[in-house]
Parts: sequence; C-alpha cells; structure tokens
Amino acid sequence: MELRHIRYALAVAEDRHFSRAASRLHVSQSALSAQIRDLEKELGVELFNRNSRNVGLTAAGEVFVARSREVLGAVSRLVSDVSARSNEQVRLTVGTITSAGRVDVGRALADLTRRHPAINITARPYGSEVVIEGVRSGAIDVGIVGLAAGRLPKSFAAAPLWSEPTAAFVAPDHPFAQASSIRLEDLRDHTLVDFASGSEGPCPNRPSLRRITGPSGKNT
Amino acid sequence: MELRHIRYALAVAEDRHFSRAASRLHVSQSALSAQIRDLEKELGVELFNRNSRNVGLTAAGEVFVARSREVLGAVSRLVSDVSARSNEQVRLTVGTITSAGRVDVGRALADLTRRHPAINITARPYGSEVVIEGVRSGAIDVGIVGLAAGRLPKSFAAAPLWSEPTAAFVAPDHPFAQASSIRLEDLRDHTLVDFASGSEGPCPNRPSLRRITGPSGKNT
DNA sequence: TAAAAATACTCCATAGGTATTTTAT
DNA sequence: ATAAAATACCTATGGAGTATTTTTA
Repeated sequence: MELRHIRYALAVAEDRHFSRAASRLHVSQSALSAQIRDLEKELGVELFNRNSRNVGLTAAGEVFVARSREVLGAVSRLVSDVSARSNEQVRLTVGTITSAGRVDVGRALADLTRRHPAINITARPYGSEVVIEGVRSGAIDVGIVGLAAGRLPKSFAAAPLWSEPTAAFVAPDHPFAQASSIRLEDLRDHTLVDFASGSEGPCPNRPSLRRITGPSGKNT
Repeated sequence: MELRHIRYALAVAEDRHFSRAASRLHVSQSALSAQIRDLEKELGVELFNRNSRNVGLTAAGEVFVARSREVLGAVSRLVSDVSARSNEQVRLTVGTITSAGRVDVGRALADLTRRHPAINITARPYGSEVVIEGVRSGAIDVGIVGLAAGRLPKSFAAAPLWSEPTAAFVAPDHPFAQASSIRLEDLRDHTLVDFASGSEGPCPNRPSLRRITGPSGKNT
C-alpha cells in the first residue's frame, strides 16, 4: 500500500463519486478505479458499495476512512516538523494572469505549499507581457499566461494547462448575432474592445487582433 | 511523498548503512540512494550525514524517524483494523524445503502475513519431490525447492530465489582434499552420502548423481 | 587505498490515459 | 435511457538495475 491509495480512497469517500473524485485528484476515472480495485484486493475487503447511481461506504470502508485520516495526519505532522528544521528554504515566484476560473491557480499553489513546505511561493497577478518578460529576465520562475493556440513562444519551455474558447460579444441586431461561429478574419474592420496594453489580459492575442484590425485600427 | 520513501528512510536510519539497508529492502543500493535523494529534495532537508565511512542522522533526520514511526504505526493499525472486517479470507499453502538459511523463508512469509492480513498462510516443510507433486496436483499453491542449475522444470512457472555452491566433503587424506574444485564427473565411482529419497533434501539433484554413480551404484 | 555512496545510463513495471462495455436504475 | 463504474488496451513516466565514478577516512 502507498499513500496514493489512501489519498485516492479518501477522495472517493468524501465525494461518494468516482468521476468527481478523479477530476479533483487530476487523474482519469479509470486510473482511480484501478487504484481502488488494487487497494481492495490488497486489503481483501470491499471498501465501497457501488452501483451505477451512487457510491457508499461498507463497514470496512468506514474503518478505513477513520484510520486513513490518522495516517494522513501523521504524514502531515511529519512533513511540517521536518521541514521546520529545513536548512534550505526555496523561493518560487509565480507570475500569473487572473484566471477566468477554469483552473483554480490559487488553490493549486496552496496545495503545492502544503505538499512542499520547503517552497516559499509568491504569486502575483500581472499582464502576460509582464509575466513573459519576468520569466525572460529571471525575476519570475514560473509564468502562467494566456496564449492564442499555436503561439507558444520558442525559447521558453511551455505546456498547455487548459484551453478555453474565445467569444465575440455583439449587439443583438449585429449581423454576427445569428452566426454560430465566426472566423478571426471576419473581425477585420470591426471595432474591438480589447484589454488595455500592459493590463492583466491575454496579451499575446493582441498582436494578431491588431493585425486583423489593420495597422491604422479602422473602425466600423 | 509515498510510504516507500518512509520505509526506505527508516531502513537507512536503522542500519546507518545504505548498502545493507538496500539489501534488506530487496532493492539495489542505487535505487535506495535515488529514493532518499528524492525524499530529501522534496522535504528540502538533508536527513542523513553521509561520508564514505558512516551514515548518521541529521537533526531533521531524527525528527523524521520519530514521526515516520507514527506514520507506519497508523498504517499498521489501518491495515489490521480494516482486514479484521475482511469478508474474504484467502488461504495460501506454501510447501518448502528446509532452507540452509541463505534466505529466511519463515521471516519472508511472516512479512507477507503482516502486509496482507487477508492471506492465511500455511507453510510446511517437505522434500522437493513432495512439493513438486503437491504443486502439480494443486494441493500446494507455491513451492520452494532446491534444483540443480538449469533443471527448472518446464510446465511450471519458476523463478530462482537464490543459488548456493554444492560442496563435496572428503577425508583429509582423500585425493580431492587438495583440489580447489572438482567436476561432477570426477565423482563417478565414488561412494556418496546423499539425502534419502523422499526426505527433505534437494531431490532433483539425485537423478544426476545417480547417473554419475552408475545404475548399479558402485562403491569405492 | 578501499569501502561506500553518488552518478550515468538502460530497462521495464505499472500508473495513467482513451475508448468502450457493462450495469443498475 | 442514461449516468456511472468497470474493463480492455495502449502509452510513458519513473522506479529499479548494472556498471562506473567520486569521495573521504
């Protein structure tokens, strides 16, 4: 048995739902299912009563949850007591745009702090331009920015965290109001309300938008 | 952090020796070293002072050991309390020759019982012939026998656990007494003291020895 | 210089992912 | 009919192995 099994089973017990617990743990439903299966096999006990509608705890599952909390509590004390003796405190500066909430960056960083107490995290919201420049200069260790698809800058190590659609808001009587989708080129020569340069907006989109509206920034 | 890290670090702390701890854990020294390195990196603390002569605990290491014992204790309670509620008790019958001690079979099975309380282990010492026949018939689930090199029987799944040299004991004035090693063929036409057929001895060797002494079993 | 830990690779077991099937309401 | 867990199959990360180098008492 590993702590992974305990963490996973506790998540299922709390959510009473494999799929939700899996997404909270950032793993797939099948991976979680497999780990719970292995755990139950190792213990020789069913921990959960599941059918296609709801998940419940067995008697053994109740005991498991209670004892699991003790284990994770002991681990938590272990980590905090040991890290209190830490000789090297690491500082990590994270620059991030204000996320629309698809990913809870604040919570993720809080988790990271809890799991790695030796890391001292500073997170500041900036515009993407500032974040990118900060990473380039070394002032920021990790940057979270908004980028148009395919615009991951070279000379940076970057990985997509999530993607979200970009929408154009128009008046009800605008020609686009009936369209189910529009192409970037369709926006040419229309007035756009965009983030101010240097603000906390998805800056790397701007050059492309500016190119679409033309160098002179024509209006309708 | 996983329980593996805690188990490994505790072993090192107990032995004050990476290589010995590694062999006790049945992993290589490099694997153990890597896990300890990762653990120290995650905690941001050195747990061990090591040089080429001895391994000692740092202050943080002392705290780690104390708290680790609590964690493993909590895990142990978890496992025993949950398995007490076990609905399926598995029976495993192990047939084993009396090992010369190179591997402590009894201790290994005790460990297995502790780690998988749902398994009810029965271990009995038999001769290799009996063990092999028991496995064939299904009366024995797992057999541990002595085999001459290269004589792993087909139609069985078998894996070597350990190997040990076979020695011939001779009188001080015997011609072989000076030889640093002898070949099996050299034994032809010499009287051999061997295990009785059906006893708890390394039976699969016997046919080869018998072949060497010849069908009539000549003596010197 | 010798014993032991660290390191540099290579390999593979298994955690995890995607797609699909089964199941129970 | 549908929501959800189980399963089949595949991928790839990282745990573990072997061989070698580094370290220091």
